[in-house]
Amino acid sequence: MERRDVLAMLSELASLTTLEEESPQSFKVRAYENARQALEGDARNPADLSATELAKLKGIGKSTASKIREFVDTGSVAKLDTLRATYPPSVVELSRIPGLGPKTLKLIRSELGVEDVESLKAAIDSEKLRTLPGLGATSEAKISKAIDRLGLAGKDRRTPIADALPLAERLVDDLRRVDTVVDVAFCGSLRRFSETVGDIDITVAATDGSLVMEAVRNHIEANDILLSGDTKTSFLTAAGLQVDVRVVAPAEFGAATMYFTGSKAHNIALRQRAIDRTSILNEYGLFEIGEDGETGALLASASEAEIYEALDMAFVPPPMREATGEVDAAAADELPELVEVSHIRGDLHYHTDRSGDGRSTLAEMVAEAASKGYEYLAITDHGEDLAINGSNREEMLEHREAIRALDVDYPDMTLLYGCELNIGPKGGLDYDAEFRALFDYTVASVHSHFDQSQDEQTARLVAAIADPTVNSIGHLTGRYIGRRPGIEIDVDIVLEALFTFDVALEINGALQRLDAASSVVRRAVDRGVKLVINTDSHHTSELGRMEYGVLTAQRGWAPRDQVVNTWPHDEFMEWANHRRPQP
DNA sequence: GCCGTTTTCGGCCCGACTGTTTTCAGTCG
Repeated sequence: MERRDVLAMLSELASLTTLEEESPQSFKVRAYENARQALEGDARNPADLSATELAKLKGIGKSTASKIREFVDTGSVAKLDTLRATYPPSVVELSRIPGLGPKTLKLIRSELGVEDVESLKAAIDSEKLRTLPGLGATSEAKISKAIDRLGLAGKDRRTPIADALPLAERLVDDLRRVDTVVDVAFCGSLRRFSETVGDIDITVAATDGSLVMEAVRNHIEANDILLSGDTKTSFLTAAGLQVDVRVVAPAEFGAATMYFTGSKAHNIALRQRAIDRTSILNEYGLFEIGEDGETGALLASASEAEIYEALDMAFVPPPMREATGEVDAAAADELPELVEVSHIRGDLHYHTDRSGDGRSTLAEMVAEAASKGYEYLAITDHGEDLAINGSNREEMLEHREAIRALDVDYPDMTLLYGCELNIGPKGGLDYDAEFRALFDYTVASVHSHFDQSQDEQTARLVAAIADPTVNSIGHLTGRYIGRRPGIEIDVDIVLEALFTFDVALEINGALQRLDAASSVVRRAVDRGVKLVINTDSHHTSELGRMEYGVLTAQRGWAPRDQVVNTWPHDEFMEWANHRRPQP
């Protein structure tokens, strides 16, 4: 039993209970969501915990603890089975239709006998929906339209960050140019750097909101306007991605971005903290509460920093705002000193056109790195086992001479002759041990054989980690977010091996990868595994990915001193060399 | 369903937009 199985069980329990209770605000639903969050914020595998230990976690009580044990011990939960019988998959699918909430769903089931999308379509065609209380012809048409684009824009549809981020940045740039606009920021799960997002949330500070709303409605990307009022417009892009734009007064921008960045659970925790201090927090600011319960004087609103300060807590960086312990830590001023882009002193997974998939020359790539002010740089072109992209021994040795020659031109930056080793199906590596010992630094990665069993994949990685010529493991699972799942591994065993052999775990900044994932990073941080944040650049335009790697690291609570490429040159070199056999 | 130096019972975050309403319910974030 894996932790993700337990988390998935709790998610399903929450969503089916939403239907049962006819409200996503139901306290039971909240309780299941909180329980899930409590487990996410705990490094241990929930399957290894007793009911008593589970109930000790904040947010998990006796009832949910016993359900988790029941699930771990028997593979099912009676309560969940009962809910599944009442809400079969066809009904759950109905609940995914935007605009069709639990109350309406119950109504159409009991009054019209609608049990699936087909029978709902039939009820719409025969104009039966409009006969129900609270529904009319307009609602009927809206739901009909929502069904038509269900595959494109269901409620649980997720978009990979690699698709959403460029679009969000474009929208922000365009809105910045609208008259009376003072500031614009994308918020939501995208700002928290979640690897997939359900929508794009954009907050605009402007003195005239109507101009902004008009600009949004007329934007080239606004394919289908879902709603548009004085302060809020939502639309779908042609690809079916929902974009929500909110406009606020400039003085409220901090409160608004904070509110729309979330997460929902983080916001709830902050609001609770506000209430505990006789104040109220909403998207317009933090306000005093008077004796009479009326909203009183404004305490903070213009910037997020001043609101956190007014709540008497440390500023929480957006990637950490997931209610997995950061609120309590910030209140106690015990947040870790997170790694930041400015701390990075080198890139250690870096290609040139020596690799078949590299597109810039060695000289171009090195010059670009030098412009970042890096102190060291590992050139890690592919080893020979990656048939199309790799280099044989002769080519590698020539490459080494070129790197050594170029190194002379960069007195402030050390160029390392490196390699991206390919981890074979059984954990084998390129060349032989003697030849590999010639490299100054290596990153070993999986590029093929994605369909082996979890045990085989785990063993394969452990074998590579144990090799003394390996400094780091690149893009841990080989996933492409939303497109290819990556290999299945036993994370705990791999982390244990990384720790034991003192090999660094890469956080790959390519948006399609973000691998190791932030959830794995958090566990690695807890286990004391060293981290390295890389761009895996194949072209001079890709060095900016470092920011994405850093945000992923922050999401995993990675402290600066645990990331080896924040270390000063000498300290880093000592670590890089300490287990390498000297040729 | 969870929680507690005011509580083992009575609370539990807050607001925008829409449609079908004459003051509010449902949905969503």
